[in-house]
Amino acid sequence: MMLNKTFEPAETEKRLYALWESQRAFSAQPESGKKPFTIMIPPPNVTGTLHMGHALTMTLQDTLVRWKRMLGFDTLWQPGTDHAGIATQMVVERALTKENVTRQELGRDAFTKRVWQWKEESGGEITRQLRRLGASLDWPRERFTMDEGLSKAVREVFVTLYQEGLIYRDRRLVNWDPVFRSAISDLEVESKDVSGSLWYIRYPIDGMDDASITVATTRPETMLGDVAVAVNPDDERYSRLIGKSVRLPLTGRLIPIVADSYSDPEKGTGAVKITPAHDFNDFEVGRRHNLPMLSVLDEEARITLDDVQGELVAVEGVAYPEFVKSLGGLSREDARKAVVSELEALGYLEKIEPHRHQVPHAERGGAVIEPRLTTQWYCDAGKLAGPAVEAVTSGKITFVPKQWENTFFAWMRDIQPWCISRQLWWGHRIPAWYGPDGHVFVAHDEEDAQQQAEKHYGKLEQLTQDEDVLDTWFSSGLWPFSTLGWPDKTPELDRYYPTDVLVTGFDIIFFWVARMVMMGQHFMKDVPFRHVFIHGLVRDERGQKMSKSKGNGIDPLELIDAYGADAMRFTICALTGIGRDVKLGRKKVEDYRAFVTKIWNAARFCEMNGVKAQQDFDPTTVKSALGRWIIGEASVAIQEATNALEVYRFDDYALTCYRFVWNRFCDWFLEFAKPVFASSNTEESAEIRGVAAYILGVILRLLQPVMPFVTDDLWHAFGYGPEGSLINETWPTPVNLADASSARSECDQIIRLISEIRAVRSEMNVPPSQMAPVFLKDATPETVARAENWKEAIGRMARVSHIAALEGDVPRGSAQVVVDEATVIIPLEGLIDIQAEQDRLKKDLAKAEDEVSKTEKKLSNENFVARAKPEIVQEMHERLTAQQGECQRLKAALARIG
RNA sequence: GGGCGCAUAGCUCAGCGGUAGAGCACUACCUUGACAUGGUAGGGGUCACAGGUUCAAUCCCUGUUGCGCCCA
Repeated sequence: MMLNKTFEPAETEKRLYALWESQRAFSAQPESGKKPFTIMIPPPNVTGTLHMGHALTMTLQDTLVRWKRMLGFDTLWQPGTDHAGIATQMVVERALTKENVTRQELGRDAFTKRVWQWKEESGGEITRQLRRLGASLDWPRERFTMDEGLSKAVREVFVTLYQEGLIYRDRRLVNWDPVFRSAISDLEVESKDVSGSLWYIRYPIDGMDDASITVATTRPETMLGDVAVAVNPDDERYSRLIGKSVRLPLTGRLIPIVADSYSDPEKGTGAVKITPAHDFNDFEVGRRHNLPMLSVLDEEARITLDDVQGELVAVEGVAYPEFVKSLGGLSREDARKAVVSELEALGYLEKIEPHRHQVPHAERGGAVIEPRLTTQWYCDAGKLAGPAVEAVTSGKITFVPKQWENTFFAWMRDIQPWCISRQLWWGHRIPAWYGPDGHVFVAHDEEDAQQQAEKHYGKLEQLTQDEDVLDTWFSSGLWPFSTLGWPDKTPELDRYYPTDVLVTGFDIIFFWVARMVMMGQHFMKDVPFRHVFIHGLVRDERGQKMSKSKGNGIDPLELIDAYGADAMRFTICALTGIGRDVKLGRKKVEDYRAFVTKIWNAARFCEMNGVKAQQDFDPTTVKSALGRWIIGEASVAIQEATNALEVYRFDDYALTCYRFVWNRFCDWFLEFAKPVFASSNTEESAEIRGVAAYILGVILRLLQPVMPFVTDDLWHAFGYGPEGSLINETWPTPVNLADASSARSECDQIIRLISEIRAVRSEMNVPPSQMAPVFLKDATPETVARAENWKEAIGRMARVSHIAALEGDVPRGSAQVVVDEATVIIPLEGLIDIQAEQDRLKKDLAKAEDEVSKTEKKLSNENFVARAKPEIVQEMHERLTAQQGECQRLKAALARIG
């Protein structure tokens, strides 16, 4: 068999992935008796398609899993997707719109069926795309948050928390999305700086002719729901007004002036209108002062007058009920215009100032969020937070990098009640049923609820189930144990929980990581994972966040098509430093593809030279310096790569492999091996073939976790094992060679020698085609012997025609260079410019003298000699000796030339 | 306003209390029989600034500036 001239990723990837999957190479082996290693995939949104962020996180996870598998662990990488309540409902609603049907017309059951149908047909896209990455997920165990098993877990958790008093209904302000007409999470709201206006409105004081108090507001339309004016108790301007009432323009209601420190004397006029049903701060003020809460905006953020209609009072010049009634049904924006112009007409608008302020927007959809007073289900996150914080403070969970623990704590310690209900149809329907009188029965199923109701009422009553569904994160929070079969006691749950590491981005610490820790601690009485590895975000080459609107996103599938999955995966690892974002561009992947090509070509070279897998090869028996040297270098690389992966240094892992393969194996070992392969010394060449095969095997195993395709392809081609088998090979271990240092010293010297000769020739502009002899002056017999041994490699790599100890005088017109104790003489009379060579030597000498004086200065400092660590002082002495030697030799060389 | 992070070669980033590194880019040379997706050599840095600790600071501490992110 001959390897193709180039590696063909597309074909190899498809074939190998199918083979792995059919062999169940990714499957956990609960019966194996091996130690388990588990990662839960952060379940992607079922409507999602693969983007660079997925590619990053999944590549890192796959690299860890593949590495641990090679280390002999029983690995479980649990796949699945989440049902993404809002996103999925939107997708299907959009499809319905095209058919001119609304979900309301369709009805809940039919709509839900329709969503399931969509999920079956289109919901698997991202899982297919993950396969393109090479992700070794245990597909037969794939789960979906709406699966029967996971839904059962959700009901179990809801019922239990309800019974424990940790889930309850409450009427308070929520962030309301008037487009989706649902409550949304605080975390899904982002404040945006918006330029608006500050309207100054005069509210007349009741019983004080012509007296008024001016409030400044950004939302004049909500004044219909004002219930008070607040001033700071320390604000002397207003102290005489506290306890009085104002006549609210437009509606004519009398509302009190209250003292509350929320009101900031520095802001606006120092007097603020209080609308508890439409502002979070006002809500708190309202509670403190026991004020009524009047809603004036409905679920679509249109004016509703239900709460205020009964209290409209006609007051000449101040309030006209007809006007207020005309506002009913208007949008926020239209109502604002109408209110402002009416106030102006009535003379209550004092002034308008341009004003920048923060306006809450929905992260998804972008609607302006309306704080709205509704009854929702809440989870008492405060109670669950205690054990979650403890899990981290006690060290049962460790974040990498550690600083993210502070972010986790900051949020956990100031946690708000978690609103878990959503006014959607797609999701886990809340397992609560209501009797005719509104009494609530929370139960695992309707039958159970009926039984409770019968007991409660003493007779059968008609029950209706709560219309709402649960926040998607409620079910995601159970992911680490619900996927393993909980609430049933399964062997998997026993074996794989707690999982080992969670890999994700910082943006999801609150949403998901925090919830999993809370739920895990509460229901499993143990942490869901031991490590949380937080990686950065993917950005484009310029450091901009990738986004659809900017159009700067890169499609990972396109990169895979163009450069192969191995190249993309390797690029991601090489760029993933700790706590840094990953700036990724097409060019980077293209550059690292060259590394894949390099490996391929090195393998081809080996193949051409008869390198084949040798099962019984024992690296400790290798005799040649070259063989022992590269085995030693490989051992260092293995150790470094292992250390790097242990601490999630994917960049160090990738670059260690890169440097070993390219700068050691290819640049030197294979070059040195060329004359050996060509020589007639069959014993030595046989050994080097064995070493090459062994090192290639180490390389393929080292790189399998990050570039699984090309490595397996070569593994098979060289006869190390059948196709698709590398994934289950063992991770390489360093070899202890009895006398590795002599081989290292020899090879390092030859490398130095070749490098110096090359540098001089290049600097002297000697064309490579011009071979030249080399003589060693003042060299030890050992150095001369080494040069003799390596003369073919030296000749080939440094364009040297002949190398030997110098006999007699230095020939005229020679270039000279100092290597260790020897001076290398390259006779190049006529080829080099004597003046240039002199200048070059002078430059080298100046540099060397500079070094000497630096070291001398240091050693002449009494404080240094007395206080520095002895080994450092010793090292300086040795350095000085070497530097002085080099100076002398350079001076001698200069003298000869002059 | 509170918190966090970053600042090292033209770019992207490693690094470390004891002689400043890599990749890319750049320059010159080389189509030598694995690889031009290659090889060889080279230029390029007051390690943001100011103090302090230390025999010694790019590294540790404090402050300043600039940039980014999170929370309010």
